[in-house]
Amino acid sequence: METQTSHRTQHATMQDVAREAGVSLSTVSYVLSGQRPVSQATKDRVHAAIARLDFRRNAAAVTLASRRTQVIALVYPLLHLGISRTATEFVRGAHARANEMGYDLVVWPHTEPDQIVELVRAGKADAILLMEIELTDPRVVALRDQQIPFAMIGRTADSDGIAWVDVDFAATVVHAVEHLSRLGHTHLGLVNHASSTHGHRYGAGVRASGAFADIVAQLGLSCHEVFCDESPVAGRQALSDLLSTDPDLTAVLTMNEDAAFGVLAELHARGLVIPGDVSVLSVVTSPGVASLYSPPLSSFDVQGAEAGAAAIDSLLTVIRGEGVPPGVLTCCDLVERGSVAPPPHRTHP
Amino acid sequence: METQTSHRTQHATMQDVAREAGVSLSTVSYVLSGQRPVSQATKDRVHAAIARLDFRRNAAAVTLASRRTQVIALVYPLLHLGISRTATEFVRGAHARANEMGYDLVVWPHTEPDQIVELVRAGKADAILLMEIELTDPRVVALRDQQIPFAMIGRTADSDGIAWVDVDFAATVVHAVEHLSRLGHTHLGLVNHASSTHGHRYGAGVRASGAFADIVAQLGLSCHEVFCDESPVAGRQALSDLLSTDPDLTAVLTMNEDAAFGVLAELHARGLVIPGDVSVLSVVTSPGVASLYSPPLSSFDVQGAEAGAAAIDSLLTVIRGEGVPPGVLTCCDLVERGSVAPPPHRTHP
DNA sequence: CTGAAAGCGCTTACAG
DNA sequence: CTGAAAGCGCTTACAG
Repeated sequence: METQTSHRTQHATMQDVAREAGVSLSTVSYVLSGQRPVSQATKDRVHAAIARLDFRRNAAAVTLASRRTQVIALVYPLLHLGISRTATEFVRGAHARANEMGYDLVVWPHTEPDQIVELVRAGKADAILLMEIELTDPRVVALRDQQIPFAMIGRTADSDGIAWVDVDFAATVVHAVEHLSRLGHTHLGLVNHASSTHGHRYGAGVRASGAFADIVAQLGLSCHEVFCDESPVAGRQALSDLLSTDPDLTAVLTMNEDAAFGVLAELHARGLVIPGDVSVLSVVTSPGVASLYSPPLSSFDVQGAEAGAAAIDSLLTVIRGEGVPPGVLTCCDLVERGSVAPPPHRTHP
Repeated sequence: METQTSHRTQHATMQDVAREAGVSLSTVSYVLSGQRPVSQATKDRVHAAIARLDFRRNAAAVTLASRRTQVIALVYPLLHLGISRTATEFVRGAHARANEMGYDLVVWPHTEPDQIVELVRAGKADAILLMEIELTDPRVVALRDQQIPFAMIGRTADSDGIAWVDVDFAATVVHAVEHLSRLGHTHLGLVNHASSTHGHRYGAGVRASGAFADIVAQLGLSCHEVFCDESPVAGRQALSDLLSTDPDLTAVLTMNEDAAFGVLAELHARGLVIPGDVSVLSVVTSPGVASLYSPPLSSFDVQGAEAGAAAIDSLLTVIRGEGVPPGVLTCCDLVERGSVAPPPHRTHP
């Protein structure tokens, strides 16, 4: 007595729902997509049938028929190094906004331009969101050549005609130096990112570097900069280098999350007290991270989630073919956590 | 003179390839899938046509027709906290093996059982790989109820009939304690994970805790354990607590990657030398992480990539309907990095 | 070794 | 406000 329909117990289709609700297949589709008006009575019957049959649309069928995947691929090339909490904030914000707008946000670890282009060409995503942008980025070239919709969190040296959201590293470094200068510090150090990532130059580090040089020259401060790998060990060495270059150092700016742990460790090891002997000010950190240090670091906090959401908004504009919105520069606000004070031997005026 | 075919420049279809190669559509499909033998001459012509037209299969169409997505969803519920390098090793290994086997490995941040079940029910993935398993895990219950193919990296208290790969935390802690004991240490501390995550109990921490209690009792050692949040600040406090509980402490076992930074910071702050005054031995860390500490920590290193690959292998067995393979316990090997030595005031026999 | 055709489960003009 | 039907781009029994 077994029939071919015996495995129908698996999944209800839209056709099953239509039958159950006594309407046509297309009506069920329109109830779900909202693409045309449906009477409330019909809607109710369809939704009841959907609930009764525990139906959900098949993603592949929707994609094939509509020619849209409703997927945004977030490419995070440094996945093998883990994801820092600050970077995660951007991802979290992008993910939330994408979901709000009816998109899935999926993370891929690809590093090669070809792999990234392939995601869209093979119909696995409608568009790409790039992170960890370098000044000259081959991924950007490939995506532009292939006319694939994409946006950047960060920006290349030439970002004309591309959608991007970036943190204003230059302005933030200027504010940070001015803040320390106002407190009376005249001998500063900057612990920056490594000067190269994957052989290209990382935009954030380069822009911070330039702004730092300008502002300290303008204020007539004695300043040194160290380009530092993303690790506590490198951070310890960086602080040692800064102190041997300038023994009168009274304040350190860190814009390297992992290295900052080492900076603090080295200060502790030398018996230097924060902020009594040396002030430490973190630049472009997420609040969660700044609180992790011991002591917690005063910081120009980045609103990563908001920036991530803004990046999705820009990307959706591009996807809709409404043109490329202007780039967005986000600012960071100083949050005091007690690691910054006037320099020790300050002569009061 | 414009025709409807003018937008054909977009993407070549399999039908286009078939025409170009002078074969049927099904032959092109079989060349690509390898599901039935095709003569070398035909293969060559098809591949040439594919190259000429720059063709790639549409993922949605393949999925719809074959009823397989060839996607494995890796659910990493703690994405909002970032991903540690050790966890990343597992992901990397799983990703590489999945690709080898013709699957995409896609990372989702879902925490709710319903969201996870939905991924498979909506046809976005064929199977689920779970990480950060708790002793009693509602996600596992939901997946089992819905008969969805899945595997765990880690394991629940009752893991009968489920595919899993886990690190042998109990054995590793035992080896670590025995190693320290052999060197002459009699007063140990263990900095464990927080005793609860999301309200449930984290398997790794609980199993390590039990093994620790057993082995120190058996060896007659004086030992204390601290359950510690995943942060350097918590780690500093943890070490303080251990030292005030037992001022004679000469060795610390850490199995909390973030807290270990704080443990080292607190030791430095107190002027205690590693390993001269206190030995520090890390348990179940990836080599990359152990080298990040200052000083680098001797560690029982986990082969995360291998474990991730093994988890994919188990999951594929389940997907193929070949039954549930037995669980796999992986061991960790001690790698000396100089942070462990005999205790300071040891009386030589 | 190869082809013709049904069908996967939806969306979306067309038509009323 | 609703329906009937074509079609999205493939896979896979059937058939030879």
